[in-house]
Amino acid sequence: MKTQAIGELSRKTGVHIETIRYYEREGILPTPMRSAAGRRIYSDKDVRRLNFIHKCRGLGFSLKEINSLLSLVDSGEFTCKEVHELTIHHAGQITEKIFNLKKMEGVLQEMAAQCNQGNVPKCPIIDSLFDA
Amino acid sequence: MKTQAIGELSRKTGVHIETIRYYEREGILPTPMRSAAGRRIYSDKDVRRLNFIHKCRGLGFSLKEINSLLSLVDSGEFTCKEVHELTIHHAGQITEKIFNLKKMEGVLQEMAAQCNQGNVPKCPIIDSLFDA
DNA sequence: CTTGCTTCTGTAGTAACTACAGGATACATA
DNA sequence: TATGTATCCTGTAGTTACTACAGAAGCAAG
Repeated sequence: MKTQAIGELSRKTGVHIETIRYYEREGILPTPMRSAAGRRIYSDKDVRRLNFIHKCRGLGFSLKEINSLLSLVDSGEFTCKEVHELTIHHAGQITEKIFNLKKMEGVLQEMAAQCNQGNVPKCPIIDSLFDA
Repeated sequence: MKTQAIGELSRKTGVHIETIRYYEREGILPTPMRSAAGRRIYSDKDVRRLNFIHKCRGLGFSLKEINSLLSLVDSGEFTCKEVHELTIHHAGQITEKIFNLKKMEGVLQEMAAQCNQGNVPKCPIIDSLFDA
């Protein structure tokens, strides 16, 4: 399938139609081609871009940060130094997020294991996690 | 230090004073003790809880989801089965987040490495990442 | 006792959606 | 070809999760 309407883009990505139009207004998605009757037409490139945006949002990045990540992709007007700095900055953020999620994952799995043995666990999340 | 005012809690956690009061209104933080003059007094338990909430927000969890995570900690009114189900659900979410972040991390590190060699990288994020 | 900092309540503004309303368009089928 | 239903359009208003003030009161040091 080559092109698609907004509804199919929404179905493929799990992003609401209204949100897609909102992203367009905000300049995060490019203004798409229109059909003769004025309907938005999207390509598979848009599907990939929107998937990327959607997952980033779910990972706690702001639209501003996502724009900055996407700028790495969109443009050749960046110097290598700028790309490098942005990349390192984002990579640092990401490493920290992974670290925190792994901590949570470990605690939750431990709790689930305790439950399997029939004990209501004395939940250790707050006491063992995120003290600073 | 045993107890503290809202300003110190804010400094320790990096959460704005207004946001702390907002969390109290929304029932995510318990209503704290008050001084004779009516000022909020917090304990180190509150520091830990707020740190947890703050990090969760940064990882893309909604306040509703955080409440559900905290319910694992707060209450003895849950059956083992309920705790287990909630735990498994959240652990699944977390594993997926880690998976996506690791993908991003890999791509960004590759880009940074290319930059180090003096090439502006033909950024592969969208093409290699998040196709579904 | 005054000067400066912190806290209080309350309201209003912002970011990122989300949910209609009211109307046009597309498309399958009788 | 008529018609019903699904999809799309623009525009506006509501929601979530903050964020920023205004104006008053408390507290701590000199």
